[in-house]
Amino acid sequence: MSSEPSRKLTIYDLAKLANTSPSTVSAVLNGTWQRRRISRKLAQHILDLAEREGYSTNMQARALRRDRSGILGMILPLYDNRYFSSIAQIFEAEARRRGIFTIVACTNRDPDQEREAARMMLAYRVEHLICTGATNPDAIADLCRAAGVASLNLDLPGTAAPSVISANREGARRLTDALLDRLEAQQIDATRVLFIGGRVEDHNTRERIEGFRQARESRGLATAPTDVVPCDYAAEKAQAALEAYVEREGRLPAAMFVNSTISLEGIVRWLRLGGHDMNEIIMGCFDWDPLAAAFHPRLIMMRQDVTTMIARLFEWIDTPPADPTQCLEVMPEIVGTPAPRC
Amino acid sequence: MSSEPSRKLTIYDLAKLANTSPSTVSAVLNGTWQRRRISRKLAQHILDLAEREGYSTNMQARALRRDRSGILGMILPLYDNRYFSSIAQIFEAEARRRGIFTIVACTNRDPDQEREAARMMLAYRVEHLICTGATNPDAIADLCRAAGVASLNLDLPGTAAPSVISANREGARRLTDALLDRLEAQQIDATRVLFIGGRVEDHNTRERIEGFRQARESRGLATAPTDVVPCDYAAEKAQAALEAYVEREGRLPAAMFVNSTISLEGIVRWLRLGGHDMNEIIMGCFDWDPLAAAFHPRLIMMRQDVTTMIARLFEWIDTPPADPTQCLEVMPEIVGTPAPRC
DNA sequence: GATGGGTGCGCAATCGGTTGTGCAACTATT
DNA sequence: AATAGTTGCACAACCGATTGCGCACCCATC
Repeated sequence: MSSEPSRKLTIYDLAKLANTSPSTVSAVLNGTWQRRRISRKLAQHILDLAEREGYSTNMQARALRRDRSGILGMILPLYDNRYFSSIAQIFEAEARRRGIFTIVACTNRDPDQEREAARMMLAYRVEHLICTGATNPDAIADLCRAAGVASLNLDLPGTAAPSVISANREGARRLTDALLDRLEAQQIDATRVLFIGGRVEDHNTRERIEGFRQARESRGLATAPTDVVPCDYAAEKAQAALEAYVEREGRLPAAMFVNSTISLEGIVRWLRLGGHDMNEIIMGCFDWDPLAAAFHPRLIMMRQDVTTMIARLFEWIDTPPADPTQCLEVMPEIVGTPAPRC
Repeated sequence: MSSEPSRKLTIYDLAKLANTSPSTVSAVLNGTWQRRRISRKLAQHILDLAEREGYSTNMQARALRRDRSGILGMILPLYDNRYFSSIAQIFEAEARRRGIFTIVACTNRDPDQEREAARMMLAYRVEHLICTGATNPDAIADLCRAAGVASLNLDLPGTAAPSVISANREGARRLTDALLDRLEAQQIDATRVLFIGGRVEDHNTRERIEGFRQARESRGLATAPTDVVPCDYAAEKAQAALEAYVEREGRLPAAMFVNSTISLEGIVRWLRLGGHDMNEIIMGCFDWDPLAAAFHPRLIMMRQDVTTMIARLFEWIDTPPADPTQCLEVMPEIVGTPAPRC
């Protein structure tokens, strides 16, 4: 309201305006005035003044003095799929609800960028660092420990900090079961089922492969090495891998376990380009995307329970787990599997 | 490397270790040592020491003293579509390239959340605030001006700060042209073409409607009020709106201009549920999604040129435009329109 | 009238950097 | 040998908040 202030207003300015001291203004503005026995009248006066003059606390100064920044940091591989983008959104919303500020950085699945981002966040003195889907979570946990900052892993587990992840093995087992149920309902031979996408270096992929194997085994089905193709996540890689499989086998797999929506993109493109109908093949995807669901209603998807994962995360932010290497698994939910009909 | 430091290392600690003064350490660590005529030998010694002890500059203290935080803020409606998520990613990448730190907040297309996020960012003393797709960009521009912080609009224009947006009208014209070309090639009557999705309060939607209208008019086609249904972006709204249209008209439109991928989701779902084939109807979408492209190769999409938009944005961050209300339009690109064949 | 307890507020140190200024010590010049 | 210029660094005052401590004043009590 007041005319263009050349410099930003400080508590010293307010103190002058209110004819009182900076320490009093500070106490009023940060809510400790009752404890410091400031009269309600003066407090109200200062609050009105601050409001009218458009005062805004300098968080840098506060953070410096308090030795607490009020900032939570998160590093993330990417924003561009529904899983990671909902992690970012829900994380931010929950932090906002608690009056905490968040900083999120994308690191493109690159260990160097992960380290660099972590270093920056530590320089800004984040109070916790959430390490999501990191290629090398332990390296970051070490950086954090050296800086005296608590860190937590999300999506991919580490050994140096507590982790919240999806129940990948059990989820994969259920997804595979759903695929096999479909095959059975349609009386199709369940031999040629392909697991495609992901990285073997990646804990989640390994667990999902194991779940896939177990689900098949418990129905007496063997899993050949050629049935499992962790060709990385990229759409092009998945596309090429599927092409190679079909060339070798001479025909499409009867069903496919696709390890992410990004791999799904390559698979679908290849099928389309080859003039295939989506319903020629039974598909499951370990990840969820509503657009994909709209285009292909018979696609079975595992939706990871991001809301619960973030909730658990915040519980650990509030009270660190007793065991600092604990790994908590959150069950994902299967979606898009209408009762199997012939 | 050194054993668990109970407190974080400061320049005072390093000064003691190196037997020199804090000001010297500071100069060395922030790169001004040559100007301050610190000997190369001492500088190197201090740098080695800092490296070995794992020193990290306290950015809060630096920001306080320098009165510059080194932070760029951005508010964003959502992360969960490819357009906005790529804005976040490219913005962050470009800022990182310049050694600038970024803070992004999602505000869910809610004016209150937008204001609150802007206030927080100003409290953290961001140096610029980028206001993306804001429902009320001018309110935020006002907050920023009062705080002496430069603000810029992205995606949706405002009148109180410079804006970078897509060339919505011309883009819509081209997309509509592509639809009409397809109709012509397939010798289908071009009367029943539906524009669906978006909000009339929204500048971009209004411009796109105008582009749609102009493209039709230049081919001698009239646009009836019922041909334009800005039913909001949500998938459910689009789904319901399409259903209403079909009920009224007694059949599907021959072609559709879908105003966003989120609306597309509802459209596709409704068509699928109704047992329609995607190729019964010619569709264009003003936004781009690779998964949608994979599922529906004949879908025509406008891909907004986020890279260029962000580049322009940073040019204005470097050197503010002469006219503070300037609005720059960046041409989007049409993708997925293979040469029309019968 | 001295003592005790509560009320209401200000003083000054502090957080960890940054930066204008000053001042020894040394080298070159006349 | 006196003067001038350079080199290399340290002093100390900030930036804007927070917070332990102290002090004046008022009222009640013995």
